[in-house]
Amino acid sequence: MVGGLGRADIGTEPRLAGWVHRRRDLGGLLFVDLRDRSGLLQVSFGPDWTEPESLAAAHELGPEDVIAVTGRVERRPEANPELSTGEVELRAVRMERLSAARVPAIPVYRAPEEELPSEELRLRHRVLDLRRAELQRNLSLRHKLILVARRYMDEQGFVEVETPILTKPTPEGARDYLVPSRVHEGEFYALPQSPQIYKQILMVAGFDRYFQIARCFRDEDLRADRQPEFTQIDVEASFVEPDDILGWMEGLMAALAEVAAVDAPLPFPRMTWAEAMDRYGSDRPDLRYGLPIEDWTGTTADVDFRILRSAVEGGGRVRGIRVPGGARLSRKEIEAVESEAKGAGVPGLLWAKRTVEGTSGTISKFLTDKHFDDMNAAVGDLLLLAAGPDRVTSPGLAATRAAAARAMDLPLEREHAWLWVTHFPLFEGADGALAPGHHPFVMPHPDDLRLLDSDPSAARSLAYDLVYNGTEFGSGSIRIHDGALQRKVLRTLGLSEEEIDRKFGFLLEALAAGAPPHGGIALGMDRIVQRFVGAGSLRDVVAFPKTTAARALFEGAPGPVTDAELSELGLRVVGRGGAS
RNA sequence: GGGGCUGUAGCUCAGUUGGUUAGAGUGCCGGUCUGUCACACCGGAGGUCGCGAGUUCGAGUCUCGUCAGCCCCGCCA
Repeated sequence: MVGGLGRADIGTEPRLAGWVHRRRDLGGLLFVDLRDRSGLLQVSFGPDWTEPESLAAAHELGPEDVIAVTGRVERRPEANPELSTGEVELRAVRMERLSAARVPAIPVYRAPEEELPSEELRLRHRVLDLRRAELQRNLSLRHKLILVARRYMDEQGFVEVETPILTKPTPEGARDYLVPSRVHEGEFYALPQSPQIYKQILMVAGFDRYFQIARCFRDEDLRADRQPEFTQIDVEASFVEPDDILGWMEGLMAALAEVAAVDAPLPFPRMTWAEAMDRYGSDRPDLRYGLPIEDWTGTTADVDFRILRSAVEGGGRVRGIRVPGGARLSRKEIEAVESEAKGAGVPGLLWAKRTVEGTSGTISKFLTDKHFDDMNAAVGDLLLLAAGPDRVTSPGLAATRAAAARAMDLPLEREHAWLWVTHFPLFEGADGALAPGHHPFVMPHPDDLRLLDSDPSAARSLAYDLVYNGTEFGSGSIRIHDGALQRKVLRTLGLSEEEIDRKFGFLLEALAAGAPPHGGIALGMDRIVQRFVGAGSLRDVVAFPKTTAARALFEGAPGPVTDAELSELGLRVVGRGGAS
């Protein structure tokens, strides 16, 4: 490897191989930056030390040719401080071109300040893009993180068990990727959205501490932080309470964070879902900065402003954010914040500035000094208010909070903000059309079991999320291990007994075999790597990612198949496209 | 499924109100050059302006459609 060479190697005569990164041909002398996974090394060619044939061949080299060089490591007349190997160079005696490269479609070398090629070309020519140091670093760190995760889980007594990739289609949740069965014409396997049910069955089978670096598949539309196939650190354990899982995961994250040089002070703070929604408007608040949401319903009870009054009469609240020093924001900047809030669903944002010249803003003339005082607004502060039901104002204020922090260019209180969010609601949606909060196997909170009959949408669960800087790293729960309770939850979700047996019979069958209390979590490996390396997209931490249209541009997947292949599967294409 | 942005030389980009032969940097090819490190200098080649219609005397530029990439909403138990 070339990247480790330094002063200590002066005088040695290694044979080094790699790619031609860049050439500087001075006519008599010729310099080649030799690249391999470890870095760059300058190789110098000259008539005084290079054999004539090799010297001639060196003048013919092009970028990305693969060469092997024998020579002597020497100190350079003048060191290049920008290179880790910059104090030395390899004086080539003999050079052999192992492989010629056609002129690269996109450059591997990039000048400082030069833009990256378009994402489309980077994906199409992935073999070249992957040669860049940034992607090599990302994938190397990913490897190290997975290695550390395996070692940590093993040390904690967990056993890695592989679960099937060809599984049973799941009725709920994301769209399945389906795989036709040749043997059973007209029937299909599904790729797993997660190993959820398998790992629960492993608990019943007595593998009381399971983990897996598991590939998962979901046929849904993509985002910058979403790929159709992704990797989870999947964990499940028996005879545990939430604290056990949270404790293991804190240890795991500390071990991973150390590899990535990220701070992860233990234990992580915790917050209930209700508090997160109330104070930050989000179930994954970014706690790198403050700007919490305040409840000003009482403070503004005597404010005669129609928007506030009608919101409160309708059962809503008046909530808002005090932005210290925010009075320096211009009307235009405040309107930009408001437009973010509107984008998140609130009809509008009210605002008021308190300055030495007095007050201003859409609601200022309705507010007295006492109102400002009661809301702790000092001179120079800005108040941003939203009124209405929490389900509308929470997302709006979460967007407001983020936009205000950005507009103020707020210094971060901490660079790495870890958080557990606990006590998620068991169900989402209104009564009658309930959906699982996480999935249908989550254990209701013991205090709320009676609510399953009376007011299921108010029931909390033993579910928890791990949040880092506003990104959900993983989510888990204690599961239901009692068949009767599991049936009851499924019924509450609107499934008939017949559907329950058909869709979840194999799980209920397993639970009936003597099931231990159990619970676990799944962490999004790709997102963890993405955040740790600061990549803008998941595509930069996956070797061969898909585009937003779920295409693989390099290898060209998906692709058509022949009529013969289809016919063997008992399939016929009826939509556009069709067989080739 | 919906909204937005982008698409011009191998790559990154500029291109005026619709008007002569579509430019720059870099890369590539040829030449000069013995200490460069974004080498320097001289010369050259290189274009289906994503694709298809339309408006117009005339379209890279305007309109419609379509394809691709990216971002967002829906979706992601």
